[in-house]
Amino acid sequence: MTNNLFVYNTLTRKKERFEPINPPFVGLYACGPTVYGDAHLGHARQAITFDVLFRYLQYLGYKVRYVRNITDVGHLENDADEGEDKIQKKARLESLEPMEVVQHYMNRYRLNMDALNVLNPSIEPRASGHIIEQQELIDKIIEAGFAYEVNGSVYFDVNAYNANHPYGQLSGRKVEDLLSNTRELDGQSEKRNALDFALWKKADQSHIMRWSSKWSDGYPGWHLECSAMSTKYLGMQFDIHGGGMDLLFPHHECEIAQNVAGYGKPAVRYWMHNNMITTNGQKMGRSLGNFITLDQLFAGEHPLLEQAYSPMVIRFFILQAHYRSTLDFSNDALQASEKGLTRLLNAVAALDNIQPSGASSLDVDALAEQCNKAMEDDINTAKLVGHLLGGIPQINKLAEGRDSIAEKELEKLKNLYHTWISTVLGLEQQEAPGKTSEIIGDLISLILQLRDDAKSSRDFETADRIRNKLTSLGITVKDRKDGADWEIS
RNA sequence: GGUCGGUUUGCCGAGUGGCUAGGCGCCGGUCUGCAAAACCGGUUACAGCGGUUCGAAUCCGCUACCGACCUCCA
Repeated sequence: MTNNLFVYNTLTRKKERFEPINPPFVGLYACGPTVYGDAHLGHARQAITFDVLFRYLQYLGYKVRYVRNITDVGHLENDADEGEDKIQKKARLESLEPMEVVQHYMNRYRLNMDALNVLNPSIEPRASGHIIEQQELIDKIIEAGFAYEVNGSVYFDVNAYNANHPYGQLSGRKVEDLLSNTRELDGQSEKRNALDFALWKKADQSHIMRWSSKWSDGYPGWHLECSAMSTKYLGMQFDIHGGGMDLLFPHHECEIAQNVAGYGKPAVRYWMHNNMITTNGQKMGRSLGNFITLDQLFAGEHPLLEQAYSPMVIRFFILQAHYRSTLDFSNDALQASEKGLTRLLNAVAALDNIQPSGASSLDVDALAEQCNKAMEDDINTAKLVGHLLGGIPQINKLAEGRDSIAEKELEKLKNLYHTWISTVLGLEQQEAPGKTSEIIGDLISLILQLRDDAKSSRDFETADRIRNKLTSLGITVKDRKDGADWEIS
């Protein structure tokens, strides 16, 4: 299988031709969410970026296994309080089972993803379901001499590793620089080196999520899951690993180190990272508290929002920018996207009304070529969308009969738009159900008001015509003393 | 402080040496009882300074400003 796809590899900082290790199969892994809160716009960007990549690779003919993990271990620790009251502590412990929290936010995440028309990954593994695999990897890393145990916890030995392997390659850092800039944090005393990171942590009394191991009752370090699960489902070496840019260091850096230390070689051929969404130029993030959740966007319920934005508008907004650029959130930008998307989808709908006739003045092949080139150049959806929008005046001309197109060309044109917009970009005509029913209600009220006016002026012919037509549509009109009521049967 | 990236027309946002990106907005037009919508057309910018070049938003240097990562974060 051949392609001209070039992707930007964070590891080499260059665009490289995409050549799968084992065509026609492609292994794709992307870091999913940590499910301790609702997904926000940034999660949408990550998911949509790799959803489009997943779709596009399939469009190119590859058999893709897409693994997107759920992090449900490692971030639920509650390590505040020392001298807490016993009763209060117990209450806290009983208030929520951690897996309840996980289930709750995982369900909500999936609902959000469905709304955004993000396809389900092939496999969606959870860290808590792969404790054994993670422990096995720890064993391997210890055996190889790159980890050590202290008081029931196991740490990765960055110094030992860095002696023969470059630690910091992906994020472009040097161990010396990192060392001189690392803050001294509490609880690092067990580590031999400030850069060392936990592979296994011994759970203290208050820690609820714990598993038994040869080292201690404890829980895995959060970098470990991706190494263990990607290896399990995609093999020791696979094609693409994706995630947000903020995961570059330390998460992905540690992942590489774990793979090399435990399995002897790096797993990933191409590292791809999507950039951040910003608000007023600042990164949107949970810890910064400046994020807008997807549910808030869909409902329009947030102080920063002037209106609700449908999931498809969000999707289109994200696709109008290249995934490696920062994208600034604003109402103006989203409203512009909303109008642009409507224009695009209307044009697609208009395609079906075009009758083929005579010769073609439109060069469909040229447009197809432009679209292909845009995507081949590191998944440039912004450019692709530009080309698709650029073809709209031509489509409108045809739809209005101001131009002609041969049948064969018309089929190509329809196919082109449907393929890119629906299949690859995942943009679908979508109605907001709540809003629609609200409008229908208002609409019927208006019609009944007109009927009342007709009755008042003794124009019973019109009044009956309205009632009969409504009845035939399944809407029963019920005349009452003070106006009319209605019911959908 | 270290490392990396960015600064594009009113707003958003593509673009790596010569060729109109695109969307929104705005202006004009078609249509229309009026308006709106829709459609058509117009709207030529690249932080500053210097350099390379026949030619630079695009390459190089300096300056200014912004951001990301360096700690959990898509």
